[in-house]
Amino acid sequence: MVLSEQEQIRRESLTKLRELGIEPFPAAQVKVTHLSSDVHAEFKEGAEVEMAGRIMSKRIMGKASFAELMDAGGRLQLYFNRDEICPTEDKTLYNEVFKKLLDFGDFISVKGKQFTTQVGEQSIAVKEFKIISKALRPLPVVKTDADGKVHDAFTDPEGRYRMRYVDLLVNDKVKEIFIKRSKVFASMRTFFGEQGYMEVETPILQPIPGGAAARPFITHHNALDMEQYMRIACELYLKKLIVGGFDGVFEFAKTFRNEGLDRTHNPEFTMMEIYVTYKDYNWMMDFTEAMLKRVCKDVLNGFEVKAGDKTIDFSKPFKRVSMTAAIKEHTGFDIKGKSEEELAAWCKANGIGVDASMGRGKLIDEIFGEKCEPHYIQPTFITDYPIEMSPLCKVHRDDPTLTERFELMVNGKELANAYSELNDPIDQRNRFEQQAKLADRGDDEAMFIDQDFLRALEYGMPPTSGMGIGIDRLVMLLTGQSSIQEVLLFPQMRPEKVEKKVELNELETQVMELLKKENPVEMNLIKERSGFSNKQWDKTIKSLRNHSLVHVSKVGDEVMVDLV
RNA sequence: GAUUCGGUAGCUCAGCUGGUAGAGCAUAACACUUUUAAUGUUAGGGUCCUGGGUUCGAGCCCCAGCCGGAUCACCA
Repeated sequence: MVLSEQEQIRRESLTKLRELGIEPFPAAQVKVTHLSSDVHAEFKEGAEVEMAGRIMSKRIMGKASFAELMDAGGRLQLYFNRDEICPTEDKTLYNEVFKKLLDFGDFISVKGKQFTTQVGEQSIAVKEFKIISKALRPLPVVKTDADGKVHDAFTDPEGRYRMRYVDLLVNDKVKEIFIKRSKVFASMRTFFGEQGYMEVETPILQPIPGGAAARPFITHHNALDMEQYMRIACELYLKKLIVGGFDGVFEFAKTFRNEGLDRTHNPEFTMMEIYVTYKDYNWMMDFTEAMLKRVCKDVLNGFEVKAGDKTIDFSKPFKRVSMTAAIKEHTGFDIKGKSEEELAAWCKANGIGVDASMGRGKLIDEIFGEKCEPHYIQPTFITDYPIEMSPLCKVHRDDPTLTERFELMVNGKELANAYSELNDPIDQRNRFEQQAKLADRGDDEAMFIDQDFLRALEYGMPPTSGMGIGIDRLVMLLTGQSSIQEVLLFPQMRPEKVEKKVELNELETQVMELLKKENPVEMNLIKERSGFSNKQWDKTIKSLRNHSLVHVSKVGDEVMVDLV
């Protein structure tokens, strides 16, 4: 492994510390009485504190120094005075350990007193300090000036996503996103808990990937010698629990779909699904609205969210528009009673691409997606979807071509999806069979028939409404992020290149063979013997030097090559 | 998958028509007892993403590839 200059120096510091009898990775637990946030919140001049954290900067001014300590509560300034740290004649702890061997990124524990500096900054006057863990790699140095402007920020997206630990350390705002994400979960859990609904876990490895239309990841179970699928939804399992007698169940479900990656898609993402008995989709609209208002209050302590140049307001009642009305409003076209042919003709006339495989439902969905969806910036429930699009949803009570389904649109995108759940087992079987026909026609996303789910329905499922919400998208919205990678701690990335092998390539091997015969040798001579082009020679000899296999030196006018 | 932009020091980024690789911060050394993007002086640090090619000569031009970003397409 080739170490950079700074890494080598840090390893040397490690050795020097041990030579001084200081273990840089001590085992004992560390007493912490205050976080930096505690000190800032309830500052008390002269009060004793014991703290621990990472050194994020040092400003040395001879016999006194300032350093910045970062802990879970934020950052706090430390003041080190040589004669306070080293009351005796031996000043090693300050002069060597603090000034030289303590690096940016190291963890220390400190004992000291709160005080205010001349410039008025709340600080800790350190009496004792101890190195409790050493950082062998230098962190990116990010500085914030007096105006709060950040300099030399660690911004490279690839580096930030691959090394989120570094990103979190040096980019303070990144941490806030994930704190909010965590609060979203907490808020929803509390809200559901208050209604008496129960959190459950259902299988991630499934014999049949049901509940949605998506391409699954396939894996293999050795002991059972069978294919297993990573779940694409948890819908069917949750409904089986409703059959089993629970009144309300929900799951925060890591879900997997074997599809492309982009700004809004990651192969693994998080959905929350909830099912409540004796309710319909009208109730679920009220519930979803209340839930989101609660989440906004808990997470943002407010109801407004910025998305680009738009402001989304969650405080007002969410509008409810049927899909038919939405299309009529934005296109003037009334889809009610129109045949597949009429719809297709309208699409062609209005610049929407159609193909022969599209049925009535798909055509309507296209029209909505193209012409209407982007208009719904403020939270809006779009209701009553065509039946072909919703094989798990109950038929609309007033119109057999529609279903009792809604999607919640925010910022022109779908945020949540809900049904009055289909609980008629015979209807459900027919719908699955329709899907199977689609699959036969080559639709690789049509749903599988889950016989066990049908059996469960045959035992009887009460009227139930269910809702699913994409947590990642919700967090994006609440934190103003336009990329899903910014709200996932470890977004999917292609693997990094493995470190270059030390093996020699063909050209390098040839040169090594020549050198073994005659050593040392004049460079031009061996270059001639090799028969390499200038460039080949240059690359080869440089590479060998980098591997410390040969040594090149100038003796008088001759350049000599020497095996090391 | 397509288009496009990018990959140079630990970090952020420059780089001339193709002619010895640069800055700031970081690092090292010295000075400095209330600084805060601390300061002053000095020094070291490079696989210019990889592999080919053109050329007397490539960080720069050409070809192929790898990784990433953005946009588009696909995707309940």
